[in-house]
Amino acid sequence: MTLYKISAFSRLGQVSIKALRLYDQRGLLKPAQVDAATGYRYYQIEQLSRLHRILALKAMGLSLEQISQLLNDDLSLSQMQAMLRLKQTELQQQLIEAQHRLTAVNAHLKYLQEEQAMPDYEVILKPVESIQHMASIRDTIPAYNRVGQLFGEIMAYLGQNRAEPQGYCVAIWHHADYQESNVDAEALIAIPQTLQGNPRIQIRDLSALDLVASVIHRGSYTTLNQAYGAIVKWIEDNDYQIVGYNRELYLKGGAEQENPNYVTEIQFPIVKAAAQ
Amino acid sequence: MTLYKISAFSRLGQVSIKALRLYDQRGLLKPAQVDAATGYRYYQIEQLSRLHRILALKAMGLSLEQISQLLNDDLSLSQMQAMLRLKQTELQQQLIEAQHRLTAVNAHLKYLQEEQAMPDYEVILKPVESIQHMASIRDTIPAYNRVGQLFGEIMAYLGQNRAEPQGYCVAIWHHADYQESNVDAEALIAIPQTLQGNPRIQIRDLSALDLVASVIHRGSYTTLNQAYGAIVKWIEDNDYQIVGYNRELYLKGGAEQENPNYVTEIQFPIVKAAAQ
DNA sequence: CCTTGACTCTGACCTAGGGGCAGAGTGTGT
DNA sequence: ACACACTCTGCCCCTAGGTCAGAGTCAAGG
Repeated sequence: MTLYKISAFSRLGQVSIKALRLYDQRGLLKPAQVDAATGYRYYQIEQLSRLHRILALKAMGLSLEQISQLLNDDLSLSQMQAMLRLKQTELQQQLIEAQHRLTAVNAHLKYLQEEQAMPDYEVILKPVESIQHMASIRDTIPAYNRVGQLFGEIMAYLGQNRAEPQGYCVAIWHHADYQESNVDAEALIAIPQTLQGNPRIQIRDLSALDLVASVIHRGSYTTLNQAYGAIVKWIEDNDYQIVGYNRELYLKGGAEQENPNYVTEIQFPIVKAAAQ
Repeated sequence: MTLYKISAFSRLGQVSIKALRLYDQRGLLKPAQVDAATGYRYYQIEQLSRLHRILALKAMGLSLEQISQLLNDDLSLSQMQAMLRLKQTELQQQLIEAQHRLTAVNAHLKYLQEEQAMPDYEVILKPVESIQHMASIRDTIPAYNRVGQLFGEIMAYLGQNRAEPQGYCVAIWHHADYQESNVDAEALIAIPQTLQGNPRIQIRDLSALDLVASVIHRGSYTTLNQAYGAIVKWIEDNDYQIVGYNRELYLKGGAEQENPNYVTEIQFPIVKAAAQ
């Protein structure tokens, strides 16, 4: 009955000494014998098969905790299957995430290559929550920049009813592409629960979106088209598809005429385009 | 100039408060203002764009450390490209690893499904190092189990020269498939540097292998075929290809006739099969 | 028997990106 | 004045070990 000291066993099993000590501590692989006086660990060659089992499970991405359960509490077949199926979906998720990251890096590299400059806009993905109880006017207006008048109407109505706007203003453009004129626009402002609408001003909720691409634009609205260009290019380069109408959130408005430092967020609802 | 407290800003940016505090500490995103007396952090809406930049870079998998360099030391274009290319290859590596893990899980699930039992053998992948200075006899023998005679010859030679074997015995089968007879077998034992060979016994080094699939078999050699079946099936199920002759390592031999508890490792040199 | 060099032990601290909690202090509305 | 929501710092926790430091041990040679 040959016994191996930890470094010999670690060479046999291609595992670091530290890992063996950890597996001992976690109860995954106890040495065949431990010298009570010195604490030296002694392993038998037969324990290689258990070590192999541990390494095989680890190669599938299971945690030491899970491996410990599998080896010690010897789970039933169905429990084992359940654990593996869980790990399966987890790994699939990881795969998808890694691919997304990779496309994002590739798109960024492509941008740097083409433009020879740092990007002015960073696109991020996020879900957005619904916003309850917003006052809304939807109308066809002659140009995008006339949406201010709709907001003016809502603000006037709020003033009449001595109500304060709750949070920022949102605009929705109800068509997919750029319109020279006759823009189907909707202006929304969150209001207190108590306020009622009228025929012109509807009270409605803004729906949540599972996934939007978002950019932040700083400065005058006249340069907003640059932000639009950037986000649309990003969406294409990263293989997403637009699935709805885009929103503008006026995070910081104001009345400064010269050198305005407005902050505007543009959101496009999207989904990942199906893989080829 | 509206200032936002940390929770308001965290809602705006869809980031946890804890993360904002961390970004402050790491110098990624300092609040516009910090109350010297209370330590309260106050953010401006304009800082959302910097936060967006951070989140976009994080979505590509960059570390906070790297993001900090990018944002603060504003690296040159080529440095940025270098960093991204590094991340690109890293992500590709991660993708491959996740795919391997997934195939392993799928193969395991398939096994459980088909056999309705826990696997008797766990296959692991590893590189093996070369072994220097081994005494070798290669010969054609009538059957696999006659390789013991070759080892006997080597051991006799060692005994004549008063040399101790260094480590375990290895056998190599020099053909790809199962042979009923006329087995081209090689037996090797590591020996001291000083010992010379003779016409029958060659001294040679056992080459290293980049990647082998390995199983540990415990018990009599008569059941070794089960281990072979398991490892070959695993290699197929996991889309690997055998690229050379397999080795048997007799980790624990012995002379017990009844109930032998030998430990044998089987190694197949393999490569990942090309993706479809 | 003693020394020497190679091993081994425990324990503490480190990694990335926060999560969770304790205890103390603050801001705001009624 | 009180209540309640919010914020601060600081500490410990997570994976799967890596990397010391300091102390103890094994085996071989003189």
